[in-house]
Amino acid sequence: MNEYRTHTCGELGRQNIGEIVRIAGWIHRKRNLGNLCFVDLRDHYGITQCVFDSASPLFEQIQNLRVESVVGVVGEVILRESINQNMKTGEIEIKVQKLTVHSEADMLPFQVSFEDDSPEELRLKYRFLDLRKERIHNNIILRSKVIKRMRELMMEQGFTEYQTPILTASSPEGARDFLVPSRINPGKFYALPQAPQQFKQLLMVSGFDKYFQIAPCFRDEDPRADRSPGEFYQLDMEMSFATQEDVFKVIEHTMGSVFEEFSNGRKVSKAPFERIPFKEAMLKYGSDKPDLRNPLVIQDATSLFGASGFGLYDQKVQDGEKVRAIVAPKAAEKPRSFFDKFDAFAKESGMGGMAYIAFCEPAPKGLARFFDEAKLQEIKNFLNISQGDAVLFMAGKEKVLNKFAGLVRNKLGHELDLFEKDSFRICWIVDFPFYEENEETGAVEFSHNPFSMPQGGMDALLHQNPLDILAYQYDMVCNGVELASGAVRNHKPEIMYKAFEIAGYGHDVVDNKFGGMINAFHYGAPPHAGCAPGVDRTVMLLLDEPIIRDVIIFPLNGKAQDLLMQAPNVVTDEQLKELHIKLDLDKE
RNA sequence: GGGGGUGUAGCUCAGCUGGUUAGAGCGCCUGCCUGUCACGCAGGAGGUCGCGGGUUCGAGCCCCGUCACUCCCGCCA
Repeated sequence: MNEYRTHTCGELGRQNIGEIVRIAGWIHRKRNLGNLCFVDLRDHYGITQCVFDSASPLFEQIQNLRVESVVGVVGEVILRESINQNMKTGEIEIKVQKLTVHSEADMLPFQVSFEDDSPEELRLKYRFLDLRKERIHNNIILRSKVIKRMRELMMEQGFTEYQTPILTASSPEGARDFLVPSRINPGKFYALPQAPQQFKQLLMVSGFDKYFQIAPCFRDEDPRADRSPGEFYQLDMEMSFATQEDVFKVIEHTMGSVFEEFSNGRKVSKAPFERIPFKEAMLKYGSDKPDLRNPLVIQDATSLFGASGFGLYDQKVQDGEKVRAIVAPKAAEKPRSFFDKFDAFAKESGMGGMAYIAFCEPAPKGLARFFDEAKLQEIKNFLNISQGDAVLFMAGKEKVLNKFAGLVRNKLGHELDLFEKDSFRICWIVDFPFYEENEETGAVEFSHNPFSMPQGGMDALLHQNPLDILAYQYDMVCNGVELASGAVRNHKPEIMYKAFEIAGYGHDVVDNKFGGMINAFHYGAPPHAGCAPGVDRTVMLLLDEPIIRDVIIFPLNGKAQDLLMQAPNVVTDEQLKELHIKLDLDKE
């Protein structure tokens, strides 16, 4: 190839024996046997063993080099005396004739040649070392392959990639914006896009028909294990003259193929993915991002109570509260402590407690003592319980109860080890409510973003109870992770104004907040719809990585700091002056 | 903004009920070793027990405060 190398560290084999080759890389490990020294040389492509003999003048030189130093070697490819079956290049080694030291390594803050569980703070400070590790290195490579495939699949379906601005206006997405002061416009700020939302809609108005972009998005919110601090990437897409189903088809093909191709033998839901209305999801799974690997389902057991004989629940139901039930298959023989644990969990979670019936032999246990034979049979039939099953009951106000039942469903699924292994269960959550009630003020608010089209259009806004209106708004969920979100957009100004009016905002607010877009809608806007799957989360799921930062090359830490580059940082007074900015820091 | 967890050698961690000189593995340094592949063997260096205060005859351990990191809630499509 060139003066540094004729081959990489991952390609030499039996077929190269006898050749004089030149390779270069990092010293991965050294094994010094006294009169013989083995050096594993590593680069991006693999590892090749090099041998130094004590007769060689290079012997002392190699011994003095620490691991992770970068060297080049020239030597003959020879057959190994003892072959290593576990290595791709394990049949050969290089008998080194010449050694060039490109760069010596100091003592390392942590080991590169194996996983050593060093704290993230250290790993991020020395991210360049961390990225040399096999696992992280491979994560990043897979990420790149996934993105390449996403691009191909979108282009194959007639989509074109367009770049939208990074310096833009603060937008009403809901999250906090990252702001950038403008030097040329004193006192004014750009915002980094939380998503290219308005731009992609403007592209539709501009007639581009099918847009996509691997788009960086910025949100100034606190991170989580599955939420990258500060910035993340989305496969952002939008299409004109399209329905919800059209968007589903495109995304099902793209994401379905990506999961299929990179699943590594794991099972993947087949398109079309199951569509679950929001309301049904909240009841059956207690969540709008259900993990369908868990076979347990929450049932509405409210109608069983009211005059059942179990006074506590009867009273609650009479007061308008609801009862939920989860059937735990074959759990009747679980010890008392098993059910007590859930009762304790309920109390911890601020729910009153949790009741159960275990349908075991010779007689059912738990709540059963409140009921006669007929009532027990009614419960079994209504909830579809088999002899040998147990059922958990919980009661409360609907919204809180749903959420709690979701937690119980999750916990119970894990306790009973019911989760399907090695599979990706993907579904769409559809028919999100357009508005929701603010629990404190009682006011009507947008429940997702205000760009989506209300189902029923203007007619619905005019004649339906706002809280009953559904939106053409959908999420894609995989294994309990929200993977994508999208909507059929509202492209009609009059419906937009009306929608905002119901939420308590006047024309001026709409014009102010997204004047650019609403103005465009007055000059001929096509109906359009779109979606935006998260790239980082997709890669995270495929790699089964619990921490999103491990699929990002240079992630910020939990405090949104870059420990390697030391961002954010203080700037000079000159810089601030130029930007017309005076700091007013709290002195506490 | 709130709650939980963690903090002991360069790294991972142990350290009993508060009691002599704070330990192990990896790494580092020195020596021995010609077929290793997480090489092996012997020896050595390396510690403000996060920081500050308190209780005590005595604190790595108990108490108070504080800082850092991390997870969760809030927030966030």
